[in-house]
Formats: sequence, structure tokens, C-alpha cells
Amino acid sequence: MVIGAKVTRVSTNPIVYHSFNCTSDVYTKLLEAYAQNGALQSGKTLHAHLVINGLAQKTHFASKLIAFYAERKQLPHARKLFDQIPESNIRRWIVLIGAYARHGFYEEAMSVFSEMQREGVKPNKFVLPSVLKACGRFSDFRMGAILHGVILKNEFEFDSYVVSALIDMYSKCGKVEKAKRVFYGMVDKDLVAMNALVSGYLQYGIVNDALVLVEEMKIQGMKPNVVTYNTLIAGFSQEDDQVLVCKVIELMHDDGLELDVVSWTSIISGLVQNFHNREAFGMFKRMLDVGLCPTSATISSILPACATVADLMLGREIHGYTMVTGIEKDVYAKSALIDMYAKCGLISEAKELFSKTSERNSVTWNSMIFGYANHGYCSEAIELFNQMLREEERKPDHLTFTAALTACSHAGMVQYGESLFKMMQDKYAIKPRLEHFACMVDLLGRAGKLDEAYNLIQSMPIEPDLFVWGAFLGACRQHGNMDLAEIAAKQLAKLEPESAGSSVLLSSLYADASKWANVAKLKRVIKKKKLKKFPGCSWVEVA
DNA sequence: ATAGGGTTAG
Repeated sequence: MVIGAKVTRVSTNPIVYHSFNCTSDVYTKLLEAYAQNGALQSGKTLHAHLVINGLAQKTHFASKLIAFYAERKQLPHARKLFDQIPESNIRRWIVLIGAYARHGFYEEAMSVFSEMQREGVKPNKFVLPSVLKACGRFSDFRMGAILHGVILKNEFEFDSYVVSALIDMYSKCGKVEKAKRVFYGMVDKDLVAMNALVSGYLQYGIVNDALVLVEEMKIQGMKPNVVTYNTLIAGFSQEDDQVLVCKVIELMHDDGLELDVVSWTSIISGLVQNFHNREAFGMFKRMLDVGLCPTSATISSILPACATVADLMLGREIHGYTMVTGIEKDVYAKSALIDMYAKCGLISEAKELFSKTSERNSVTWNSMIFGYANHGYCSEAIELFNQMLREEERKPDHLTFTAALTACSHAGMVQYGESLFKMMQDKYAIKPRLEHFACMVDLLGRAGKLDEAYNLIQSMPIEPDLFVWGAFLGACRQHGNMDLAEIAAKQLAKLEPESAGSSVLLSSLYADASKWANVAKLKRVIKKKKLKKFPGCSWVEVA
């Protein structure tokens, strides 16, 4: 067997290894080769062979195997191996925590870090950036502040990786002042640290400070890179500020940089988020015209704009592209596709995608449950919700419960809905939000339990909004309760003076009750306030 | 080991 550059081409059949009676060296080379581009299956085969030869638990191999699985997002495999190694060495912890943080499992990253500390392993400067990242993404400021203490105590504050990660953590937690203080305390300010602070300013809405910082640092000789500019573009585009987006593009040109796929994706994403679907499609086309290939992020950004029957054709084309490129497997793109089909009413297509999915996150589940619930497949929605509860790797979140409660409300399942509302708080420690109260009011109200709905509203720990009162008013109308309807309408008038929605609803209520004089009076009020009723509309697809 | 773009919402 030849060992060296061509080692990736070696057969992955364990019988072949066995017959060659491999040495440790061969395994090491194989593992290193697989680490970069090996398929998951090849790695598993090699792993099996190491187990047979009693080598899997040797620290040297185990660390490499952990890294192999972690890199392919096989965190449960990585964790299992990790647990099988008795020896406690910080490298293993770094690999595992880093993998969790890189793949978005922030809670796991932090809990493994706590575990590491409980076992008496002292954090070093290599593990801290990953943990700080997890804190930031999870907005765990308390933990982040403790880590800041660890950094100072161990004199890690001169390590640029650690400090940049610290600034990023404070930025993500919305503690811009702290981020600023750390940045200005740096002796050698580096680009990554500056970019982290720019991102903090933007998230905090101090757009001008972000621009000023970049200009200031330019004067001091720092050269912004494409990451700096993309951060600015993303922030401005989300704010729907096309003028500033253009300004940044000009700055990029001045610096001799051109827009990359991340720049385009940021622009498209902002347009879609701000409902400029046509402009987003235009940008998407221009991006293709300049020869850039959309990534899974581009696809997940543009798909929500196709989630209407009128633009389904484009959505289908994009779906085709994801199948050809392999992007379809990406959990973001997959969830967006499921949502798109569901929103267009193509439940069976959504379902097919959902059932073929190997990797699902809460968004994937929620999209499908919402799809069912919003199209009247209430029992399917509830069934899927229960399946999610049974499959423990993904916990339901506040949107899962919104989706499930919506299904209950459409199906008139009052008791079950009430039990879910309770379970959400007691078992999953999710505080009810406005949308949950709105669902509950809708659920109780539709069932004619107006007093219970009203009591619920009055017991709310947060101020009811127009959806809550709107649901209540709708129920009052349905059941012809004028007294409670007037209470709701008054609250609505306070909340949404600029919209005529509640007044229109109230006027039809009065019409139902044959109080024509009141209808006329209301219509005058609406006219006087120049309120506009948004007409309902429908789309047909023209081939 | 650190910085940029992404999916669900009554």
C-alpha cells in the first residue's frame, strides 16, 4: 500500500485494511486525508476498523475522529466518542466546544464548557473564542461577563482572537458601550475587532457611529476589507436605506473591491425583508448576470419572496437549482422551500420535502406545522407537533406553540389548546407572548367562551395589542355580544388610530345587530379620519 | 480559536 499524497484513493473497505494489517501510521494518514474531503460513510468505515483493532479509544485517534464527525455536523457521534475517552485533555474539549459553536449549537457549547470547568480543566485562549461566540449568539451576557473576568485574570487580553471574540460577544448582547471600551483599550487594534464593533453599532441602530468608526480607522491606516463593507451593507439594507447601501458600494469601488456573493445576498435579503419583492428579483437576476453563483444563503433569502402563488413559478425554478447544486440539503434552504410550498397551498409538496429531510431544525418543523394549521389540516398539524415533542433532539419553541395553538383554534379544540398553553409554560418554560394570548383569545372566543377570553385578557402580564383585541372583537361579533365588543373596539381605537380595520369590523358588527344609525355614524367617523380599508386581493398566475 | 449574508410569526 502506498502511503502519501494518494492516500484518499485507498479503498474504504475494512476487509482490505484488515488484509493489509495496517499500522497506526496508515490510519493516521487516512484520518488526515478524510478530515478534509472524506465522505461521512468512508469515515464511519474507518472508524469501525479502528474499533475492531482496538485503536478507537487511543487519544490520538479519538481526537481526530471527533474532529471528523464534528466537521460533518455529526455532533451526537462526536459527543459519544468524546465520552468514551477516559483521559481529560483540553484539546478534546476545544474540538468539541468549537464544533458546537461553529454549527450553531450554542446551548450545547456553553453547557459542555461548564462541564469542562466542573472537571477542573482550566480554560485557555483557544477555547475562549468559541465559548464567547456561543454567549453572543445566545445573548447570555451574564456568562459573557464572567468570561471577561476569566480573560483579565489569566491575562488573555492581549490575544487578538480572544479580544475580538469578546467585542463580538458584547456587540451581539447589545452591550455596545462595553464593546467600545474593550476596542478602544486595545493597544494594537485589529481589523477583526473593528468589524465586530461595526456590527455592534449597526445592531444597536447607531448607523452613523459605524460609518464614523470606519473613517476614523482608515485615517489611522487601517484598511477595511470586504467583511467590513458587507457588514455595513447588511445593516443598511435591513434598515431599507438604499442611499447608504449605494454609498457603501461606492466606498468599496474607491478601495478597489468588488461586490461578492455575500454583498449581493445582503442586499437581496434586505429587499425581501422590506417587502420589495420585485426589486429583490431584479437584484437576483443581476447577480446571475455578473456571473456569481447563488449560495444556500442567497436561496434562503430570495425564497420568502416567492411564497405567494403569483411567484410560485420562480420558486419552482429555484427549487430546481437547489436540487442540481445540492443546496436542497441545506436546512435553511430546505425550510424556506417547505414554507414556500405551504404558503402557496401546495401542502403535499411541502410534506414531501419535509419527509425527505434528514436534518431538521425547529424552523423546518414550525414551517410545516404552520403550513398544515393555516390550510385547515388541523389534525395533521397537531399530529406533527406531537411527533416533534416525541423526537427529543429539537425542542419546541414559542413559534411551535403559536403554530399548534393556531391549529387548535381553527379546529375548535378548546381543551387541548388550553392544555398546550399550560404545557408551554410549565414544561418548556416558555413565557406566553402576545401571539399566544391572541391565539387563546381566538380559541376561547370562537367557542363562545367570551367571558373566559375577557378574563384572560385582563389577567395578561403584558399590554394586549391589536391582535389580541382584534381576536376578541371578532369573537364578540360572531356571538353578537355588543357590550364586550364596544370595550374591545375602544381599546382597538386607542391602539391603531391610523388603520380602519377595527372600525370596519365594528361597523359590520353593528350592521349585524341592525343598528343602522350606528353604522352611518361610524362610516362618518371613518371618512373623517380618512381611514382606509385595505381591500382584500387575490392572485392568479398567468402562464 | 476571532469579524460579513440565510429559513418560521397571530
